[in-house]
Amino acid sequence: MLSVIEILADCRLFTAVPAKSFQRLAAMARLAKFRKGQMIFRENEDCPGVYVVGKGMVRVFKTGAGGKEHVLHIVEAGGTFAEVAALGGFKVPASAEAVEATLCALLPQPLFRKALEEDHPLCLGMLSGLSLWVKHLVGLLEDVVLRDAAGRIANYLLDARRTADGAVALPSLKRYVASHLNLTSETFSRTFRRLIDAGLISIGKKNHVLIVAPERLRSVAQGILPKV
Amino acid sequence: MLSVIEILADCRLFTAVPAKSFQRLAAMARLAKFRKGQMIFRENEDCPGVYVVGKGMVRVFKTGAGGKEHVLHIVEAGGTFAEVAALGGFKVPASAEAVEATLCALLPQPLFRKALEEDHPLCLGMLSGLSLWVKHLVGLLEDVVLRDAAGRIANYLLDARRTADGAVALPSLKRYVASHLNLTSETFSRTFRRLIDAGLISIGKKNHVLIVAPERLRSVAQGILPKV
DNA sequence: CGCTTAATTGAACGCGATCAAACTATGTGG
DNA sequence: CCACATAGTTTGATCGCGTTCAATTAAGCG
Repeated sequence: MLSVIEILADCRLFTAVPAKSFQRLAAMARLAKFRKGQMIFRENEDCPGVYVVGKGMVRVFKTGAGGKEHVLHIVEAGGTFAEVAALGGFKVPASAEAVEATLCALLPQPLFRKALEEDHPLCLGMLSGLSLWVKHLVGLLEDVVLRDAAGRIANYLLDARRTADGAVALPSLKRYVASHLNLTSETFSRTFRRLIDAGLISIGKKNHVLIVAPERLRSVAQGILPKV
Repeated sequence: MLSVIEILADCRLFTAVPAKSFQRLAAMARLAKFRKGQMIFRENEDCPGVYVVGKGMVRVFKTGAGGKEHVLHIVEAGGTFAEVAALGGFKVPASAEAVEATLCALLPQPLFRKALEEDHPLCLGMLSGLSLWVKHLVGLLEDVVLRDAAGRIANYLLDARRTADGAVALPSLKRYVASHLNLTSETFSRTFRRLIDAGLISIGKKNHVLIVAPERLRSVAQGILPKV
């Protein structure tokens, strides 16, 4: 099983944090384990601290009127969530649920804040980490607002992390991807098929997607629809 | 005319910054003046630094395929923009334009970064400032994704800063508000009228909007449509 | 005033949502 | 091992909100 040190070491948000500060973080961290489908916290609860995912997958989502959900973020190993609420000291603005069996390191809110107040390099590291997160959010907004369904899927595929063989591995459930892109699974499925039929991508084993024509896919992401 | 000190003192982002750090910021700042309609910077340019608005109004927007624009933020006196790019050290992710004659204080990027590296309280203050900005962005996302046109307008009015007499002053051009809410000005106009006809709000002089029925408006923001 | 730019109103269209049904995959117990 | 159950995906048909196109009215500003 992973230790807190291994989990934190693999976390992007802390890459800029020097060794000494890192040890302090490792010392305060405790492990948190979640079953598949388990809720980690709900919107408007007090923030327990910063969660760092070591293994598994977490979806962070907002719930709107009539129970409609929107996935803000799908967090995998190396990612963090609830950092913003922990930093700002407010209630968590969204809910989090373990999509698979998940292991996290939790940096408890009060200790973490104390560390920030005393540790300047840590503070700096968090600042650049946060600014990356803002960049990501602006990208998300851009997606929802300026792109159509095909454009969003194309952009998602181009931005996604690739496996060793250059394919994109979709999260276990496509519906979560769809929600992340603010699409219904129906529209996602249909549009996905259009991209396959147009020869821009192809589907392999186990939800692995091959990008056949990257340039054409890129033009789709910029708003040029593929013919037929 | 406003001095840099007056501008910075009135800025929310720096409220948590102690006096000593504040003076350092004031010392590095220079004034930047923009005519109505003048571009301040364009997407993907190098970040000049942190802009603090002292007077006037700036719209920060993204441009998508086909020239479609989306207003990320309307910045008035006391607000800042380009902070994120300045912190993270990357290119500005959006364009900025002075909507009216505008006076800003500019904290030049290299000096500002240096100050951050040396000044821990400043760093802390910026962290909580940034986390507020993230909160705002998540709110925007929530808006676009989970609310319909009426809900977005209602929510916007409820969240907006009030004048002394409790009214909401819309930015000079309604189209910018519309774009901010990801609506066309046509839809904005129509939906606005529906809210007036339903007796939830009323229009005063000079783009001032009175909120007549706050509770009912709040329920609209939560997705309950006003009858007829 | 007349000229320009913004806001409003009307009519028709289209993208993506919704409802519904068939199909597929993955288990589970007899 | 197969019948059945459960959950997810795909495909089809229809609907509605917001967009788009077009025309009119209102507002700024020389």
